[in-house]
Amino acid sequence: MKLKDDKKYARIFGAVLKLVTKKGLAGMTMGDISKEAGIATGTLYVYFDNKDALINALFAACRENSVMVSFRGYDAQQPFKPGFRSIWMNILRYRLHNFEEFIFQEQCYHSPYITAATREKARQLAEPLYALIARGQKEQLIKNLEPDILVAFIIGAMNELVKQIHYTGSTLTKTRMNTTFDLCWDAIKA
Amino acid sequence: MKLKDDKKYARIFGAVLKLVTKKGLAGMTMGDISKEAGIATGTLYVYFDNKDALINALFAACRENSVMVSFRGYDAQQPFKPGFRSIWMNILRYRLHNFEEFIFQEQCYHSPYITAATREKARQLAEPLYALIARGQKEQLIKNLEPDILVAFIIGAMNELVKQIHYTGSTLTKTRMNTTFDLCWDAIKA
Amino acid sequence: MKLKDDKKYARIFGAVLKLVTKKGLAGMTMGDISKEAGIATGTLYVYFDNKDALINALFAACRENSVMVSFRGYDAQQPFKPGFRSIWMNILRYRLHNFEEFIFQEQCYHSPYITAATREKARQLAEPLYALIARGQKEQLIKNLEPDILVAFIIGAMNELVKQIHYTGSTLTKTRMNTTFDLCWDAIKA
Amino acid sequence: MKLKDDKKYARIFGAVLKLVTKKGLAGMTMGDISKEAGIATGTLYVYFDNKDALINALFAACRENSVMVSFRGYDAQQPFKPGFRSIWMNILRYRLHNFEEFIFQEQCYHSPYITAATREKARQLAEPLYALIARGQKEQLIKNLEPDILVAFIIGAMNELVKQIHYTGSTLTKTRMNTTFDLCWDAIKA
DNA sequence: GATGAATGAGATTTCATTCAT
DNA sequence: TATGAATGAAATCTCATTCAT
Repeated sequence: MKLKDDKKYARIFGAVLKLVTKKGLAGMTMGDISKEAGIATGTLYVYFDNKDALINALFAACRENSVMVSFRGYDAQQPFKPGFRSIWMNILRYRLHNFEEFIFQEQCYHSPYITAATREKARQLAEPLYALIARGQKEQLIKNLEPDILVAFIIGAMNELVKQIHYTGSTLTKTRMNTTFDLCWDAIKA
Repeated sequence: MKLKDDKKYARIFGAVLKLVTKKGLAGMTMGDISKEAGIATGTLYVYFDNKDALINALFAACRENSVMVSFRGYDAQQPFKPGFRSIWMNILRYRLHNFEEFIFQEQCYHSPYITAATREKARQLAEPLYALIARGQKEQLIKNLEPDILVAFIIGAMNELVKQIHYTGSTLTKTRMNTTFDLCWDAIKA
Repeated sequence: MKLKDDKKYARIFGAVLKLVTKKGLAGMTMGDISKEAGIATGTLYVYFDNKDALINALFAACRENSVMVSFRGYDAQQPFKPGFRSIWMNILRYRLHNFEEFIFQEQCYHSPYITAATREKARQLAEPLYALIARGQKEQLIKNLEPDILVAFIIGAMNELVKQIHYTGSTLTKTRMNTTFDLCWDAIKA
Repeated sequence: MKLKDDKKYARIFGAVLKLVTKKGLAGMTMGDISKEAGIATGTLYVYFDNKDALINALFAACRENSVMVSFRGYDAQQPFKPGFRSIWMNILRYRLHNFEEFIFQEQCYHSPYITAATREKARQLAEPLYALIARGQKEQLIKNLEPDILVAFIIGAMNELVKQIHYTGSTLTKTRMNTTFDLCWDAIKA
C-alpha cells in the first residue's frame, strides 16, 4: 500500500499552472488537469476533496511562496531605499520568472473558487510590505499617504509591467529594471 | 412586425455586468443571464450566436465606451499637463463609476472567451493614449522611456487603485484624487 | 387583405425538395425551409398548421403527381407489353426528372412524419399498377406470382437504377433505357 | 479498474436499432438511446464523441457485418449459378433476419449523419459483389451490361422484396424464395 | 493508492411554434 | 397575410464527482 506521493502534488499543481495561461481558470476542467498531469481523474480526488480545495490549496501555496521570495535577502538593518529596492526587484523577478503562478493568483482573486478565508489569509501575507512602507514614511522618505493607496499603486503598476514585459517578449536588462524601478520610486518618494 | 430591439441588447449587457461581479465570468450561465435580463433563454440566441459571441460583443462595447469617455473634453490645444490630467481623471472616474464594466473587462482579458481578434481590436483602441504619451515626451515633460512601459505603469497603478477604493468603500474626495494623480505624475514626469 | 398565394405553396414545396437531397428529412428545420423559400418562418404557419401537415401535404402532392404521370398516354386497348413498357418508361423518366421528389417520398415513407392515413392513401394510388399486372397475368404474359411480389420487384429494381443513374451522372440513352427495360421484362415475363 | 466494455457497444447499437424502426432516425434522441440501452446519457459520450460518430460507427459495423455474412459459405470453385444463388440467398436472409439493421442502413444513406468518408467505405465493401458479376459475365452466363446497372437492379429488387415480405408478415417458404430468386435470375441471365 | 468508466445534474444550444406589429 | 422576434421545451453535450476493479 503506497502512501500519498509528494511528487504528485507537484505534478498536479504544475498542470494547473500550465493550463491557466492557456485556457484560463474558467475553461479548465478536472479532466484537463489530470491529463496534463499524466494521472487519472479519480486520482485527483485522492489528493484533494474537490476542485475548490485543489484551487485553494494551490493559491495558498503560490501566495506563501511569493511572499517568502519577496523578502529573501532583506536586512532590516540596511538603509531604507536599498532595502525597498531589493524587495521591489525580488517581487518583479518572481512574477516574471513565475509568470504562470502570477496569472493564476490574479485569476483566482476574483473567482468564486477562492473562499473568503483564503482571501483574508492572502491579505495577511502582505503585512510585511505594509510594515516596510510604514518604516519609509517614518523615515520621511516616502509620501505620507494611506499605505493602502501606496501599496495598490506599487503593486498595480508592477503587475501591469510584468504582463507587458511577458507578452511583448522583451528581455529585461539591468538598465531597464533600474529605469522601471525609478518610475516607482519617483512616484512614492517624499 | 417586431424588429430586433436595441433596448434588449442593453438589457442583456446589463445583466452580464450585474452578474459578473457576483458570480464571476466562470460561474455565469446563459440561464442566469436570461433570467437577470428578464427574457427567455432562447431569445439570447436571437441576439448572439453563442455565449462566446455575447461576451466578445460586450467586451468590445465596454472597450469602445471606455475609450470614448476617456478623451471626453480633451482639447489638444491646451498645455500638456492639464490635458493629461483631465484624461487621467476621466479614466479613473469611468472605472469607479462603471466598476462592473471594469471588472468584466479584466476578467475577460485572460479568459478563453475572448478571441485573438477582439483582443487585438482592444489594443488598437488604446492608440490615442500612446499618442498622448508621445506628445508629452516630445515636449520633454515626460520621461523618455518606451511608451509601452509608461502606459502599463499608469494603467496598472490606476486599476489597482480603483479596486482598492471600491472594495474599501472609501469615498474619493477631490484632494485624494489630486494626491493620487500626483503619485502618477511624479512617476512619469521628466 | 391578400388571399393565400398559390405561388407560395409552390415556393415552399420547392424549398423542401431542394433541401431534402442536401440535408435529408431529419436535418431540415422550419427555419431552413422558410429561408430557402424566401419567406418568413411565421408565414409557413399561414399555409400549414405545422411541420407534419406540411410534409404530409407535399408527400400527397408528389404521390398524386407521380401516379398521374405514370399512366399518361396509356391506352388500355393496346396490347399488354407496349402498354406496360410505356408505363415503365413513364415511371423511370418521372423519377429521373423529378429526382428530388423521388428521394423525398422515399425518406418520408419510413419517417414518423407520415401518418398511417397518408401511407394508406399512397398505397391506393398504386392500384392501377396492380390492375395492370393482373391483366398481364390473365393474358399469361407475366409470371403467375403474387402481384405484391412482382410490384415490389419491379419498383425496387427501378428505384435503385434511378439512384445509380443519378449519382453516377451517366446520361440515359434510348438504347440503355431499352436494355434496362429488358432486364425487368425478362424477370417477370411468363 | 474498469475498462471500456465491449458489451456496452453492443447494448448501445442494439438500442439504436430497436429505436430506428419505431421512431425513425430523425425522432431518436440520445436520451432515448441511453434509456433503451439502460445506461446514463453521459456514458454514451464515453463511447462516442457525439451523435454523428455513434451513427457512423453503427452504420460501418452493419455494413461490414452484412458483407461478411453475404459471402459466408461461398466457394469460388463451384459453378457460377449455385454460387451466385447461395450469395443471393445469404443477402436475402440477412436482411430479413436483421431487418432493423437493414432499415437503419437505408435511413442513414441519405441522412446528414453519414459522412462522405463513411459512405465511400461502404461502397468499397460492395467490391466482391462486382467481382462476382464480372465472373458471371466472363463465363457468358450473365448479360453483358455495366456491372453498376446489374448490381443496382439485383439489390434494389431484393430490398423492396424484403420490405414487402416483412411488412405483410408473410412467411417465406423455400418455394417462395426459389421463385423470387428465379425472378432475379431470369432478369440477368444471358 | 490508482485507474478510468459511469453517472446525472446542469450547461449550452436548437427549433417548432406563437405573437405582436 | 406577412413578418421575424420571442418563447420555452427539449435536444445535445459537458464535467465534477463517484465507484468498481
